[in-house]
Amino acid sequence: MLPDIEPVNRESTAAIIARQLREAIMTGALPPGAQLGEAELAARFQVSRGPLREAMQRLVSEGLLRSERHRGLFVIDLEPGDVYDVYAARAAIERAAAIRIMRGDTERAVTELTEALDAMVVAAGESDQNALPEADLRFHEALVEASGSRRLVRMARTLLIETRMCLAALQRTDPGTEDRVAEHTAIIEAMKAGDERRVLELLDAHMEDAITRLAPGSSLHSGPPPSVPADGVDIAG
Amino acid sequence: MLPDIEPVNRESTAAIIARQLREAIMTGALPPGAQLGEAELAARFQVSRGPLREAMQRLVSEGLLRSERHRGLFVIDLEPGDVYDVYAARAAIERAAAIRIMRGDTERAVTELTEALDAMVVAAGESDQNALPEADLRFHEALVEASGSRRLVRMARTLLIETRMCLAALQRTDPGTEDRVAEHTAIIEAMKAGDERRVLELLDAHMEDAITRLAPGSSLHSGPPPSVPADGVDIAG
DNA sequence: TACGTGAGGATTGTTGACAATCCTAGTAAA
DNA sequence: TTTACTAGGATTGTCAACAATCCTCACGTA
Repeated sequence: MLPDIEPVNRESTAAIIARQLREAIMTGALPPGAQLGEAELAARFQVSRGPLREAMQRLVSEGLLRSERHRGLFVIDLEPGDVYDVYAARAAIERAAAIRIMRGDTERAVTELTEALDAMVVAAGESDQNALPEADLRFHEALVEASGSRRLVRMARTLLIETRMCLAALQRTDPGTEDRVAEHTAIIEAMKAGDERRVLELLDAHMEDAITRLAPGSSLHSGPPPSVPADGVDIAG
Repeated sequence: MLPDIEPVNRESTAAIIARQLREAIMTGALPPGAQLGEAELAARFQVSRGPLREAMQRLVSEGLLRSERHRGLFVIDLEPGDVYDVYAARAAIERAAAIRIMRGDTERAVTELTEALDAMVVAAGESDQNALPEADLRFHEALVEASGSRRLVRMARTLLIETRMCLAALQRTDPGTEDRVAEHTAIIEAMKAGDERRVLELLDAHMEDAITRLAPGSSLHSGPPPSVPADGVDIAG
């Protein structure tokens, strides 16, 4: 009946623009280090620079943009330690989400995670090389959302964007398609069994696998990689 | 010699204002639910509404402010589940920080944490009722900072502000002064001993203690409290 | 060649004004 | 008494113009 009326409680212009900017960073349309020219972007969004600047300030506080006074706003560029940092933070957040799932509405979470897993299997069969990693991350997103924690969701959103930035910068060759599906499946199974300890073990191993695949030198278990105080290095290459 | 020149690389106006707004929320000068009138605040900061709005958008993306279109920006008000949510998220972040400390520069962390602990002992002797809880939170802040993770630090900063909001709303009677000092001491000792497992156990118990003290019904171990879908309830009482 | 200097243009930072929406009384009718 | 309606004022959303800073590049000098 009600054709979901739109202007009711419409979100702020800054929120809409911020979402699109995140999308652009995520997809690589705005690559690391890129400057966000205000005039050009404002024209593209068909707003004045005011609302655009408000939106950009949101991304600054999320750590996706870096601000240089009188110079402009830039997409952060990932330095060597950032891959480890992102994955370690994700491991913490997703662990907390898993704990809340096991101590909360586990059944509902299993349903939603199974859906995400199915989507992953479908994506594995598609020709689009990007479909599987994307479905993979959506599974992790679903995991955190199923926790029901507003704060975990907020933090995970940013971390997942940064994960996509890492993947793009490192040009993941993407081995082990089967592995990841299997690991996700095992996690869901352990949830069904109500075995919290095993869920956490599997999740930890899964995150460890992920960072090992991505940055062969790093490991969540052996600690952060030695800080390389080189100047102006990024992870591309 | 160089009297730390200031205008070099001065941070943006939005960043400065945002920090002061966080401070005001933290101290309760801007209590939960309060509206942030743009005209009044802009006059107080002696800037126009533009930079002020940019600063406020930062706090929106941090979850400290909530935006209602054409109505204004308000400090979030804490609902019953939020106390649990904040402490569960903090437990996750601080656990990750502890792990990184144990697998990184443990010695340096112990030094800094010992300083924070000493400050706590001093604060315990002061007449200011607020000194001890403040020193307590600074210890936890130091813990996360010692992890060296930019992302953990960013997330913890917001969570610690929300913790202060919870404390203020619940008017903590603040029992167990000795307990908390002892628990922090034990954590540092375990760090010195290089016993990661014990550090994590102690930290978990410490966070569990904290939430039990604050919201007797809640527990990090038994899961989130049942959601009370009442309308417009906050935790003050 | 290397380096300092100084227009000129382009970009960011800030402001005040205007448009759109919301809140509040006050009035009138059922 | 309650409800509906309507100015009027106050607040937020948006914009275009101005000020301040930065970048570029040509020019001149050692």
